Amino acid sequence: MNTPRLTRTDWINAGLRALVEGGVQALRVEPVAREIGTTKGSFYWHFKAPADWHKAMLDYFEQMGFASVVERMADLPPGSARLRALARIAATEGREPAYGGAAAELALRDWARFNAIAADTLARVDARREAYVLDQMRAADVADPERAAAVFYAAFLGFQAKAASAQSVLEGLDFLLDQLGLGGPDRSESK
Amino acid sequence: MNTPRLTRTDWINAGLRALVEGGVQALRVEPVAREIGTTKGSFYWHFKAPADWHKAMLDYFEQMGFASVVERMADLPPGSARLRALARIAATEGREPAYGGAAAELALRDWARFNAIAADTLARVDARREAYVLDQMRAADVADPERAAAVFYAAFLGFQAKAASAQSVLEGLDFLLDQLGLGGPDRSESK
DNA sequence: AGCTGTCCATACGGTTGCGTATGCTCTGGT
DNA sequence: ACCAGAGCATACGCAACCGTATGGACAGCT
Repeated sequence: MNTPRLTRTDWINAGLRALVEGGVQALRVEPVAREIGTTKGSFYWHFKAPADWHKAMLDYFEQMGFASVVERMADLPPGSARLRALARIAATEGREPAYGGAAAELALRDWARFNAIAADTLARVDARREAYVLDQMRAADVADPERAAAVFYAAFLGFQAKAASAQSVLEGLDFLLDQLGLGGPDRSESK
Repeated sequence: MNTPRLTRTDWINAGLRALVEGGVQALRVEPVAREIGTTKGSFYWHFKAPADWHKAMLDYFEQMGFASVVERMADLPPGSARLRALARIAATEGREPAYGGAAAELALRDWARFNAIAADTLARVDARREAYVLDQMRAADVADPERAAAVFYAAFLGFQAKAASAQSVLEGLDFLLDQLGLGGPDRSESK
């Protein structure tokens, strides 16, 4: 249970945890070092400077923030089935997926307000996600798929921003999909 | 044009500006003092501690964040007219209203993640706004007004979170209102 | 003109974080 | 058993901010 020697990945995970639990202001070398039971001597071995560390964290987030969700829906047919599944994932992902979930996203989104690299990363993630949603809207044959996708994704972000309960997120997004005229292939499961 | 002597209000405004421009980490006494051309000697005269200052800022935000918007729609009939007006305000409010607008809201929302008082303040503002939207949804006779209000407000927050353009916010929210079956009394104006 | 209280500048000690430099301590290879 | 180097602890100088303490400046009253 003890890990005397650390890796870059350990520092990346610890950084994301710090970001979630304390915000941008907690992303400091020495406090995080204390947290993981080491000193900054280790940090400056693995990273040239804090900026390197930040970049590595953002790269990790960029992978997790898109691919990991999309992969889980590969076996569902495009269209309304995937949109309903997205609604359920959005509702339940609040806590602790690999990269930190909704809490991490909020932290990242705040970080992006004053860090150009973080902003670019988030913009790419947002764009890819919205494009994916748009594909599903088109596959589901909704009218005006662009705006439908924009509103769906905005609603997702909004529920995330106010830390709504899983229940209300699911109800809200499902209601929105209903209003868009989508069939509810998974409603039976959502008891 | 010089204001040798300052008031609490000067400090509150400067604090909100710092929050918008630099985030929570910029909410420091000495840097803000420098910004407004004074020293912390002034600060500790007007406030017992930074926490006092923060509380005062939050109180100010709480007033601006709700009343100031609602007042502007007093002369519109309840229902769809007000919802359409809200969409326009949401789209254009991005920059510099009295209390800082969307940028200030994002800053506040992040602050609230680690500050219980800020969290309570924001929760109250969200609740009041959503209740107001709900009233309009009921007046507009939409089916399932609760969920409609939740989705509308979530979409508003989401567009705000990703700093969408005024154009896309307006289109998105108007589209949502269309889908809810609302008439568009103001569409003629939105060229 | 003098007094008083409001408002602020300045100085001080303490804490926390940064970045670098230096050397110790294990581990794996032979 | 030994050595080399990867990985880390520690120490140092520097800078920023906090909170307090103290005294000066200026306005309004008398």
